[in-house]
Parts: sequence; C-alpha cells; structure tokens
Amino acid sequence: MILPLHEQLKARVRAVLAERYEITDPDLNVPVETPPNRTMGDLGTPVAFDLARRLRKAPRVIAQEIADALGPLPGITKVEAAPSGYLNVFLDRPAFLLARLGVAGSLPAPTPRSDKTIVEHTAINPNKAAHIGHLRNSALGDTLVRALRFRGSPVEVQNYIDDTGVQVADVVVGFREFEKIDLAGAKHLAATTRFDYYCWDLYARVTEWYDGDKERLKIRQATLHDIEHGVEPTASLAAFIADTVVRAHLKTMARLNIDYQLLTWEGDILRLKFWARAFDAMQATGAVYLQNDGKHAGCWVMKIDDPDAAATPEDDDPESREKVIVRSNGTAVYVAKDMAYQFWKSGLLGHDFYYRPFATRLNGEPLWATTSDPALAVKDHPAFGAAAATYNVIDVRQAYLQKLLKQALTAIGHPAEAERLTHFSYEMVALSHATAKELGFAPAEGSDEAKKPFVEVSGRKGLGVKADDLIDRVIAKAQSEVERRQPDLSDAERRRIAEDIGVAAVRYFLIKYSRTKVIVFDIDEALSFEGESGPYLQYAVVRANNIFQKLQDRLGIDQAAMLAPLPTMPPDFINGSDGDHELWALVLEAARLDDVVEQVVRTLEFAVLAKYGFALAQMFNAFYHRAQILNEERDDVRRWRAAAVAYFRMQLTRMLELMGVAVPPRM
RNA sequence: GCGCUCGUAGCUCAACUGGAUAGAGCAUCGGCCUUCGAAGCCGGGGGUCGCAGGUUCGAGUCCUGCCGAGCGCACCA
Repeated sequence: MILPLHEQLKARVRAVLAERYEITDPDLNVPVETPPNRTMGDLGTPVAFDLARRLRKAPRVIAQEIADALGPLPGITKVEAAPSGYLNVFLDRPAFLLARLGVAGSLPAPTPRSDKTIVEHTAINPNKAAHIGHLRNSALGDTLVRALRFRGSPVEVQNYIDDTGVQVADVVVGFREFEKIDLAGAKHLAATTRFDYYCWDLYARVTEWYDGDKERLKIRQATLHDIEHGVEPTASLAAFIADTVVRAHLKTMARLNIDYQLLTWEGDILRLKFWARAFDAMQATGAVYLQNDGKHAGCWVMKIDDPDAAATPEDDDPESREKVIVRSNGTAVYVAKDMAYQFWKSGLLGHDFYYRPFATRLNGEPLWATTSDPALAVKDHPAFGAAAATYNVIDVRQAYLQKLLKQALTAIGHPAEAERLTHFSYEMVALSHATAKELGFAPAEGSDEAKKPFVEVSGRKGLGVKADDLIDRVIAKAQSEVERRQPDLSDAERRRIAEDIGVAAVRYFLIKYSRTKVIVFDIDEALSFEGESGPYLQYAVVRANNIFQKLQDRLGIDQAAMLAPLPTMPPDFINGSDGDHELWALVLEAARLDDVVEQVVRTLEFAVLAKYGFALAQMFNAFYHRAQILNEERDDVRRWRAAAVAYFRMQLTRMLELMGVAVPPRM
C-alpha cells in the first residue's frame, strides 16, 4: 500500500512550490511515478519539467532546489535530483515493510467513502444459455464491483432482466409453434433437461424460421404484445422461461464467483408504470416535446444536442437532431424504459419497486428481485436504488443509447447525476476462424463472413461458445494436470483444486485484454495455463505459501515467529548494501496494489490489474529461484527474505480476490 | 455519409493522467530438476511503433490529413 506516501509527497512538493516559487495553481499536477529501477529511487516525479519554461531554469536545477527545500519526511530517507531532471525519493525500507506486515509501526487508516454506487452488469436476455460474450461483461462487472469495494465504496450490484423483450417472445413462439409445448410441458422439460441449452437451440431455429417467411414475424408481434399485457397463457409461459433461464445464468456465474444483490425485472418497470413517471418528468422539464411536423409528426421526441450522435444517415435534416421517445401510436420505444430505470437508479423517479427474495447469494445472504405484485412483496428488505453514482456495464454497441440516457438526465435538470453516470463500455468477443471451424461454424469459402478477420458470436444463430461448456473444458484440462501432479490427493480435493484453477484461467483471460479491443477467442489460448495466465499467478502464491508450510513442518516456526525479530536485526540485506535490490524491488512492487486499483477504477482498464498481477508473480518467481529461505544459513538474510515473501503472498492473494480467484492449497 | 474504436516483434498483446533504455506471453534457438514444486527459471535471435506532416525540452501516447480493419447511427429490442 503505497498511496498514502504518494499523497504525502505530493502535498510536501506543493508546499515547497508555494513557499519557494509562489506557485499555487490548484490544478497543478504533481505526478508520482515509479522510477525504472531501484538504484534510481523508489518514487519519482517529473514536476520540474513542467516548471522549466515558467521559471526559466533547467529541470535539473529546479529538481535540486526542490530537493534541498523538502526537508525531512517520515518514511523517506533521501531525496535526489537526477541528472535527467527527475526528482527521486528513497524510502525507509525496513520501516516500510515491517509496518505493512504489522510487525512494527503502523499505517494510517484508510478514509472511508460513503457515496453509494450502483453497478449493473450481466443483463443477459433470459431466453438461452450464456456464452463467452456475456462472460466478458460479467467478469469485467464483477471485478469493477470488487475494485470499488477494495477502495471502500459501498456498492450495490444489479443484474437487469429483460423478461418482456422479443428474445423471450421468440422462444415462446418456438415452444408453441414447433414443439407444441405448454406451461406444464415446459416445467417437465426444465426438470429433465438442460433447459438453457434447449432454449439455445430452439431460439436459433425460430430465427431461421422467421427468415423463411416474413409473415411469421406477425406471430412474434402478437406474442410480444401478450407478454407485455399479461395475456394468458402466453404470459405465464414466458415468465416461466425467463425465471428458469435466469436461474441457470445465476448458476453459471456462481461457478466463476460472480453474484448480485438485486435482479431488476423489466416486466416490473412496465407494470409499475415507471415510464409514465419518467415521461411526466420529461414533459414537465421540456426534455421531450410533441413534434407536429415532418417525419416525426405525432411523436414525442428528445433533442439530440450532441452532433456526434446523429440519429439518421441523412445529415443536416432537422429530424436527425431528434430522437423519437414515444411513437405516434402512443407506445414508448425501448430506450424509454432504460430512462425510467436510470432515473430510479439515480434516485430521481420518486417511485419504487416491491421486493421479494429470489435466491441465495454466494455469501449466504438473500438475493433480492424486484416485483410488481404486492402479494409477493416482503417489507423488510435493504434499500435499493437512489445511488450517487452509476456504472452501466454494457458493450460498445450500446454506446449511442447510453449517451441518450445521460442526455435525458441532463435534460430533466440533473447534469450532476448525468456526470456520475458511467457507461463502462467494452468491445465484443468474436471467434477465431480456427475455433469457429472446430465448433462446426466455418463460414462458406469466399463468403463475406470468411473474409472477415474473425467470426462474430451470435445468439440468434446459435453461433458461439456456451459459458458452461468453456468452463467445463477448462476445468477438465486443469483436472488432468492436477491428477498428474497430485496423485496422493483424493478425487474430491483434486476436483476442488481444478475448479479454482479453471476459474483463474477463464477470468484472467477475460480481463487481460484492453476493453477497447475485440477479443478474438481462441480455445487453445484460453486453455493455456502457461505464461501470462491466471494459473501462473496462483502458482506463484502456492509456492510462496509452501515455503511457510515447510517452515512450519520442518522447524515448527510460523510466519509471526519468523518475522518478530526483524525490527532489531541489521537492515543491510533489505537495504541492498551489497548492490542487490531484488528483494526490495519485490516488496515495493507488491505495495503498488492500491495505486493500481486506483488507476483501474479511474480508467476502467482492468487489463492493467491483470498485467500488474502477472508482473508481480514474475518478479516473485525470479526471486524464488535465486533466493533460498529454508536453506539460507544467515539468519538476517533468511528473515528479510521471508518478510518479503510474506508481503508478496498477502498482496497477490488480495489481487486475485479482486478478480474473484481463490488460491488452491496445492496445484 | 457522419461518429466511435483499433493498427506496436512471425502470432496475441503491454507501455502507468506526454517522460528515463518500447516490454511481456506464445512460437523459435540454447541452457537449468540430488537445493523451498520445471504450471517454473536463465539466456539468444526477432521492431521504419500503419503512412505523412505538426505541437513540445521530450511523442508509441496529443493535433491534422491519408491508408486499412471493426462497430454504431430506426416510430427494432
């Protein structure tokens, strides 16, 4: 944990700039970085470069003047102006490490944050099994939740369930038209088959069927109408399908240690007339108005004030500057429901759901769901909604709609809330041609599809890798590796370990790419446990844990006993008096976790977290090979090394928790 | 047509809000299991950072133009 030191250094440098140069701009940045290596320093700032022109002095000279004026700082032993112009500082290494291990000294308590934050992620249409594209959303969303909590923010995780959309309607059509299955039949099916897999295939067949004769789309429209208006028996069948598939999704996500606090159902938003409330607010503030002329005559429209978001291909016509919100027949478009939902999230709707317990969370607490039925409502529930900040985790293809949401908030007079709404956007997952071929989805030679750099995943076509299939394959691979290496363990133990490894492999794979990059999914790459992979990180911690296990087994010494004498031992070894700073480098890198989490939350770039964990594990592995502990005879050296390893394993374990990954006892 | 994103080693990707010598994994070549676990470590080869200008003490990073790829732009959801 290094951020408190950053803050202290920044504050002191600012004070010096004010005293010595009378520079007090509040927005003057004092960036704190980590120099390339430990002989140059532990923290550094290029602040002198910014001031060079202003002060008409060389950066080197300015850095030196600041260094001279800084005075003594707690935890810092030396400040140095590098020839390059950087201002570098050196930390009190023994004090730094021992405080973080709780052996000696103390750390400042972190300042708690109080602003409630809602994170919405997953939101899979409840009409088929989850696939790898959905998994990217959930992995990013869940890691965001964990990162926010790590830094002390209270978070509410929601999963939006579109139970009244066309996708569910399509599967209902399949049940009726192809299978002649009613509600009782569907219940029987759910009890005897993989229901979400069954729906996966059925959905693809329905899509194909529509393509055969466009007249059939009328059946979809009628079905959708019946679902929205609660017309039986369609409504009950649709509700059963959605409920069953949602429960399957929850199971799939639970395998990856992903869960939620609240499921918000679109049907409840409809039945509780959230849109009517939102519409009132939008009319009252002039956010929407009735268009009398042109092609949007008779529609309620919202002005699009961002020229980036032109609504139609024809530019320069006035209609392209407005978005239809309510059609001329009086029905609201899709995004209208999202607006109502967003108003509720931001605490601006003045109306609430009823709530019912739906399932049990991973931690044993109830998972709540919204309901519109007072008979099902449970009074004693946590307060939901009305957050100070919102993150909507949803892929980049929805960027336009998310922009409209933000604009709607501004339009009803709440620019601050709009500012605190973040579209966490990420690119989609596609299949490599090799993997698509392996799955039997090779596009026809010479077709447009075949010329593309990748094959697009499509739930509509049933083209994709199902999440559970992927997880099964990864775990099976891990299982065979564990069986080879751990013959003395029981089957159950090996299974547990294989599951931990599988989760690590899948989750690491899903966050290691920048969110702006399309993941071209390749099955062999996802199944790799070598090099930059989740299991590599786990393996490093397992080895570190083993050292302490062996200390206990062979010598009867636990970690506390090993580290207790360090405050009175010579610090030469951690100080690198012999010119070797490898041990200290490992400690300092391990301490950067809070800095990395801060950066990750600021930029929503979780690849940075993944890379950090990997680099840290790499440093440890190198150290591990060079520096023995059990066989080291010099007592001080042995204990300093043990301290470094103790801190490393603590920090990398925490990093793995941030991506929902556990460390197995062996692997 | 307009907008957003991407283009870095043979392949897949990094490069912290413009900073110190552009780094990893895979692949390839060569070493290391009688020392805390080889899912590992050490080393070699491999780069006009798409192209051309510009801003800056400093550009892979910012600006402009061009080339190539992907996505989005409905009274669909």
